[in-house]
This record gives sequence, C-alpha cells and structure tokens, in this order.
Amino acid sequence: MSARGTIVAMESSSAASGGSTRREATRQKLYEAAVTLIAEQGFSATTVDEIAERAGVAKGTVYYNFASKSVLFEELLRHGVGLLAASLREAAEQTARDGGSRVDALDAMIRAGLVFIDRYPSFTQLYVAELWRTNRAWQSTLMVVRQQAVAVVEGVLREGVEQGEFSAEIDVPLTAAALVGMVLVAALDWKSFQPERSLDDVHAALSRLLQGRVSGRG
Amino acid sequence: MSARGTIVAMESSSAASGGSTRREATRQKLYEAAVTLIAEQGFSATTVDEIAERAGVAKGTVYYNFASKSVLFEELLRHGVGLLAASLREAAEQTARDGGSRVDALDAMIRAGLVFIDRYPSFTQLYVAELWRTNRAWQSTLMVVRQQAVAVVEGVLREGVEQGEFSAEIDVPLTAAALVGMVLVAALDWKSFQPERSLDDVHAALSRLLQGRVSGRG
DNA sequence: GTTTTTGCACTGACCAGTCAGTTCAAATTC
DNA sequence: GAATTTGAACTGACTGGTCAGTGCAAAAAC
Repeated sequence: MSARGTIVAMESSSAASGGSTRREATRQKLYEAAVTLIAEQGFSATTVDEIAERAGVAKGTVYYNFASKSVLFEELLRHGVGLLAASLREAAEQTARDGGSRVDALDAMIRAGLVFIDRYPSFTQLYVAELWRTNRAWQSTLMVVRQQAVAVVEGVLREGVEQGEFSAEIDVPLTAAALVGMVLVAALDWKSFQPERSLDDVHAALSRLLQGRVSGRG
Repeated sequence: MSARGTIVAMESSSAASGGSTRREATRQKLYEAAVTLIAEQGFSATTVDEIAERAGVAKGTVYYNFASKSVLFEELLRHGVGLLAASLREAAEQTARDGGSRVDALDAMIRAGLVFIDRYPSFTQLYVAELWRTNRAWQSTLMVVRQQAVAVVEGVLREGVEQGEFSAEIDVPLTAAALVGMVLVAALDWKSFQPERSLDDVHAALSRLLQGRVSGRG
C-alpha cells in the first residue's frame, strides 16, 4: 500500500536552465501518482482523470505538463530505468575500487537491485509488466533502456571470463538475462508474498544461489 | 510473430461429460485469439470485437460461450497454468522414476519450463505481465495458480534438503521463486531478443548457472 | 427440433484530449 | 512602495469517439 519514495529523486540540476520549481513539483506529483496507479492496473486501465485526482491536480494540468498519456508514461520509464542502471554501475565500480573479485561485483549488483526494488516496488512491477509486450508505442524506449541495465551485468561477466575468474563456457548475454530475471522475480515475490522478510535475508538466499552453494553440504 | 501452438491442447477429456465438440472448438479458437492479442496489447487494450474477428467468429458467439470478457480471460489463465504445473510435475516424477538425483529433477523441470514457454510464448508473456498486479478481478485466481506451479519446485527442494542433497541453509520458498524467475525471464529474453538460439543452448546455460559452474574453471 | 452461430443495430458508460477562462507571483511602471 | 501588467501555470466543463455488453430474428449445424 504505502508506496514509499519517488521515482524522480533525480533533482534535474535545478538551477541551471531549470524551469520553474513549481512546474517541476507538479511533474513529480504526476509521476508518483501515475507510477502506482499503472503498476496496480496497467497502462490502459488507468485513466488520466485518476492520475490527476491522485496527484491533487486538474486534468488540464496533466496536458499542460505532458503532451499525452503515453508521453507521461514514457518519461516515467526512461527516468526510472536510468536510475536503476546508474545504481548497478555504481555498485560494480565501487567493488572494483575496493579490489573485490567479479563474483563480489555480481553480488554487489544483486544487492543494488534489491535495494532499488525495495525503494521503488511500483516502478519495478510496471516495468516487468510492460517489458515483453510487443506492438506498443514505447517498445523501443523500453528495449534501449533494458539493454542499458543488462549491459552492466554483461560487462562484469565478460571481464570475469577474460580474467579466468568465470568459466569460458558461459553464455554471457543469456547468463546476464537470467541473473537479472532471478533478482527481479525473487524481489517481486518477496514484496508481494512475503514482505516481512528483510533485505539481507533475500540477498543471502540469492547470493547462495549465485555461488552454487545450493547443492552440497552448506 | 508466428505464435505457434495453442494454450488449450488439453483435450478436456473429450468424451466424458463433454459438451458438444463444436462448442469446444469455438472456445479453442477464442482462447487462441485472445491469448495472442492480450499478450501483445494487454487486457484492457484488447477489445472483444478484435478477439471475435481474429477468431473468425461473430461477437455474439463470444457472449454465447463466455459470460464476459473477464471470464474468458480467467478461464484462459486457469487453463494455461494448469498445463504448466502438470508439465513440471511430470518432469519431476519422471526423474524420480528414473532414479535421478534432486538436482537432476530441478534440471528436468527447467527444461520442462523452457519447452512450455517455447510452445506457448504468448501465454507466458501475458502471465508475467499480470502476475504482480494488484487490484485486479482475477488476482486471486492468479495467486492460487502461481502457488500451484511454485509448489512443485518447492517440493523438490524440500526433499533435497531432507535427504542432505541440498544445503540445509537454503531458503526453500525464496529459492523456488528465484529459480522460477530465472527460467521465466531468461526464456522470455530468449524468445524476444535472440530467438535464433536453440532450446538446448538455453537449457545448457541455465543448467550451468543452477549447478554453480559459473565461477571457477569450467 | 434443439443447439449453436450469425449479423447487426443499439445503448449507455466511459475516457483522451481540448479550450476558454482564472489565478497569482514576479516584473515593470510611475 | 503602491498600482499595473505580464505570462506561466492551472482549471474543469465539454466534445467526439470508443467499447462492453444486449437483443433478436434468421440461418446453419448436428
């Protein structure tokens, strides 16, 4: 219920060339309203009137700020995934700086993914629901943006293979997709069906899976 | 594009208590039409007129066979997931009969999952898109049915733990969810973004991940 | 002769997007 | 520093179109 946080904490470098703060604040409210409603109901089932009402704003204001319902949604997507990719990249780089191994980097990225989903569950929900749809206006936006996130994981895997830390036999793109999927689905399940668990708990379980410590004596 | 196969190859034990075959055939056509359209566009964006047209049937026929658009969709869901769960169970049992280990069983289930998704990609797409939505009419249907599938995986994991084949430290429900997610997402990615790969290829990659043969010298 | 399908006109609700008009804070003028 | 102007931001009633679901007489299938 309580959808904590905003997708759009990004500040938009306020001062420089910045539009009025008022306008920015309105857009924020609209993003927040839209993300939860669309996550719950889907894009088509969510009306602009609902979004406006939830944001405490008149319908006209939505169209003053966004060209259309789809544009509002697309900007929401772009913004959110940008945040996620940045967060993954940050985790990988931090590990590298600390002299960690590639497995450590993957582990750090899993955690970063979990933290993100914990903060923005609605966004994640909405993203997964739309990613594999075909024939949608924002299909290309979605693809580009997906690649952005998966590429970070692929990068770490590839480096690991080059360094001999990972088996040369692994299929980099496929493994990257599988890892992302694992985290995504496990996290959504966590939030939906056992929200009482702690992030550390979930992280530990996935970590174990990653390191193949499932079979064999713990 | 070419959405092969039907969700509903299930035969419905034809003879016994079976309604006329003609009616059943019409329902089949409607299921097929609905599943691809809804996978592409989502439930709300798909109109009953479209479904009827794609099925080559009059609109009135839709309402002669189903009480409403939502009911048609719900029956579609129930049917599809029933198929998946049965297929997973079958894979696990077959492995047991052959005297395979639990890891073998998990591996067989991964393959069964891939085969299912290969056959019914639209259904999978649609299922993933709807599963984590809240506030939907068919929410409970979906939950029940999800549990049905995940439970099969949990069962194998639990037996493995009891038998000492898996670490006692693993979190059974979470690991089960993660495994299902891994397969689901990897497969959807396969179908969407690199459809030229073979099922064996994808299976091998996931198998490796499962058995922790990612890190270390292959 | 019963079940199923067809074709098609119709209704009423709902909804994306528009637009003429309002608000108000900041800039400009005197 | 009070009076006036400006224009970006916002409002909400309205429009044109769409769509789920109905009703029903006639045809087709079995």
